[in-house]
Amino acid sequence: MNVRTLCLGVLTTCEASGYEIKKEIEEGLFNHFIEASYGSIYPALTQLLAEGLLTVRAEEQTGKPDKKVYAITEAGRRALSRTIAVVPGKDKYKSEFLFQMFLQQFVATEVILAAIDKQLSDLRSDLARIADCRTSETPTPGTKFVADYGDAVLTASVSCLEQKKSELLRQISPLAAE
Amino acid sequence: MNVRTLCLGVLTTCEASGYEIKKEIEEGLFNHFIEASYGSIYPALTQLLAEGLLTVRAEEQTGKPDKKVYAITEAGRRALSRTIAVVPGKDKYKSEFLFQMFLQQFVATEVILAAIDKQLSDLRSDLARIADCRTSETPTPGTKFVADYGDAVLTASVSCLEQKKSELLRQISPLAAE
DNA sequence: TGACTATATGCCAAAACGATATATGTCCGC
DNA sequence: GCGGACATATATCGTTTTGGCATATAGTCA
Repeated sequence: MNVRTLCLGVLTTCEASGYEIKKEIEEGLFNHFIEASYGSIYPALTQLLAEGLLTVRAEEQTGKPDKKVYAITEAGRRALSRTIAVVPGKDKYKSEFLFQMFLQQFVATEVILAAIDKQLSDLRSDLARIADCRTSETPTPGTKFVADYGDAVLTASVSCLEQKKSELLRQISPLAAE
Repeated sequence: MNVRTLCLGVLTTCEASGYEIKKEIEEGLFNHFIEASYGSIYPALTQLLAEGLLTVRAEEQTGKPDKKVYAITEAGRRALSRTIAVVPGKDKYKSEFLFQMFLQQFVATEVILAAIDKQLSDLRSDLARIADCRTSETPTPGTKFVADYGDAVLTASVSCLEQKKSELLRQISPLAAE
């Protein structure tokens, strides 16, 4: 899926500037399964605007630069519908963490433990964000689906890691497992 | 993590050509958390070779083009150790499937069900691959860790999706849930 | 005051993707 | 027995995406 489709999708929930789209991706439910940088969002918006799938409205702001607020058009909604009507491609998961764990024989145990702790805190902050979104975002079937799926996956990851961690601690210091 | 590090990591397990590295990523345990294309693997190998982190050996083959078999050097092993000794960055997960589920109000129910079935079959084939690797690959602490983690995550995804699917089926046809 | 964060857009080099080209052998079905 | 699909093997190339930097203003915190 390209960034163009992503922008259209975000703009179905509300009007937004490029900056706000990025924020939405970082802080909203999207965070769990979407990533995009400014370097791809702004060009995508310009392109979509030229194709008539979006409209802009300049919003004056005291102090800050003018905000360009984008809104999806009817044509945009139709284009989005066409795009998401096809059965999607396979999920992509990239994990430096698992790569490191795979090669753990080449790394000191303290580094392994630090990496596990970092992973655990990442997973827990994702879980917390999802919990937040459940209360703050408009509940639609879509948001519930995504939140439930995220919860299931992240919760399983956390309990697996906790178990792995305690195994490791038992190995290096059999009497003082955390 | 860049493709250079990835190649070094794969080459710690065995010597391989660019083609075989790609196969290893597609069919081995790496598949679950790593992706890379030929367009990035071949340039990375050339670069690593020039830096003395790898050696090549041309292997003649009848009919097929000669195979360039790469092997990691001591310098390569040291470089890899340095790279993976730092606590890794956050996991990246991109899912067109969840994007579609998020926007399910704009899509026909049959498409949703087809997408769920496709996702389920993807997840199940990943689980099967992990089970395969458990029996075929050399068991190291790293492979066990990665296989267990993958199992946990994928199993949770499958059961969440199965539940979601039966909910959906009950909604559209209350008496004939699959 | 100096460092940092937030808002807001945009550019650019480097990385990576994904498709295609090329060449050959094998295996399967019709 | 012949065509088509697939596996082996390497490499290129246009396009997309990333991630860092530049720019500008204003508020916060030490």
